[in-house]
Amino acid sequence: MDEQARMMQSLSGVNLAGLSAHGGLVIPPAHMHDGTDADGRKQDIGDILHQIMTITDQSLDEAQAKKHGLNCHRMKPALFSVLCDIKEKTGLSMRGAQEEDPPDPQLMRLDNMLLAEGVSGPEKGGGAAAVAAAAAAASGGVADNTVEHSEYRAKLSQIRRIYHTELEKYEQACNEFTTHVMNLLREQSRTRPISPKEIERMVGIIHRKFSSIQMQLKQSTCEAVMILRSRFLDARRKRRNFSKQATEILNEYFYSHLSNPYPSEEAKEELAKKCSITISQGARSTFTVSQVSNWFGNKRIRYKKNIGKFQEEANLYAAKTAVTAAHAVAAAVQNSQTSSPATPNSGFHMKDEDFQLDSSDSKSTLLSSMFTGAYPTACFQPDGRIQ
DNA sequence: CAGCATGATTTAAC
DNA sequence: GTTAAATCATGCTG
Repeated sequence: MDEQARMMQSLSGVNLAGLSAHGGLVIPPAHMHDGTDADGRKQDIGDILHQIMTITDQSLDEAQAKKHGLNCHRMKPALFSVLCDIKEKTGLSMRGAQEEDPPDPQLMRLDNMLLAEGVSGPEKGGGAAAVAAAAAAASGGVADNTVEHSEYRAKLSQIRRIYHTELEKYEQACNEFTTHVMNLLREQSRTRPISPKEIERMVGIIHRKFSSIQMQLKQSTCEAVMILRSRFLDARRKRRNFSKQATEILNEYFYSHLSNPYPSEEAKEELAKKCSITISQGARSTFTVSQVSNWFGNKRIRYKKNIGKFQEEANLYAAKTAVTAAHAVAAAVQNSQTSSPATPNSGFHMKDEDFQLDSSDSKSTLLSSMFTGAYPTACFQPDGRIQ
C-alpha cells in the first residue's frame, strides 16, 4: 500500500516551524514563550517524525515495539491532531478532482444490452420473454419454436449462468477486499491520521477497479451473446422451407390470380393467417405478411423467367381451383340463385409493362376452360403478347 | 458432392 | 411504401 509511503512523504516535507504560515496551524503559545524550550520541543517532534518515517525499515517486532512507544508518547495526541489537520487541508485540494464520476456510457450500453438479451435482469420469467422477443426480432418477427430455438435458449441460459456466477465472484472478492482494506485502514488510523473520508475514497477506488473488471466480463458476455445470435437466429443463415400445405395455399392463390398475382395487403394478411394454421413437421408457428410478399416476389420473377418449367404446376393448380370453383357453382345452382361465384376484376395489367394482360378474369377463364377441356396455360407471356 | 430449389436480402426504380 | 431483378445462403435430392 503506497498510500502510507505517500503520506509519509507529504509529512516529511512539512516544516513544523512554518506551519502557522503555511497551513494556518498554530503551535500552542505555551510551548513558544521560551526559545530554548521551543527548540527542545522542535527537536522532540523531529525525533518523533523520524521514528515514524523509519518504522517501515525495521523488522516487524522492532516496529511493533516502536509503534507501541509512539502510541504512548505524551506528544502523540497533539501531533496526531496536527497531522489530521494537515491531511484535512491537503485533502481539500484533491477532493475536487475525485468527485463522483458520471456513469460510463460504454458500461451503460453493455448493461442495456445484457438486460435486453435477458442475460442480466430478472430470472427466467421476464428473461425468457426478452429472449423470445429478441429471437422474434432477429428472425423478422418469426417466433418459431424450432429445435434451434430451444438450443439457442439453452446456450443463452448457459451464458447467463456463467455470467452470474462470475459476477457474484467479483462482487464477493470486491467486498472481501474492501472489508480487508477498511480494517487495515482502521487499524492504521490509530497510528496515522486517516479520516473517514479517506477510507471512503479508498473504497471508491477499489470499487472502480473492480467495476472495470466487471466491465470486461460484461463485454465478453455481450460478445458471446452476439456470436450465439448470429449463429442461431440469423434467419438468412437458417432458412427453412415452408410446409407443403403453406406452399399449396400460396400456389393456389398465385395460379388462380395468374393474371394479376399481386395480393393486396389484406389478401397477404389472409394468406399469412391461413399458412400459419397449417401444421406439419418442422412448420413455423407463424407466417408473416413479409414472408408472403417474399414468396410472391420470388414466385412472380421465377415464373416469368421460365413459364415452361411451371406449366405442369400451373395446370395442376388450375385443375384444383377449377374443381373448387365447380363445387361453388354447383352449390350456387343448387340454391337456385343466379349470382356469379366470383367477382371479375378486369382491365388490370402487370406492374411491368411487358406483361400486359387479357381483360378476362382468371376465374372466369378457369370456368370456361372447364367446359372446353383446356386449362389456362400462361396468362402473361415473357414477350408481352396477350394470350 | 454437384446442381437445383427456395426463402431472404439487397439494389434500384417508381 | 412496393416492386423487379440480382444475388446470397441454405435446403434438398440424386
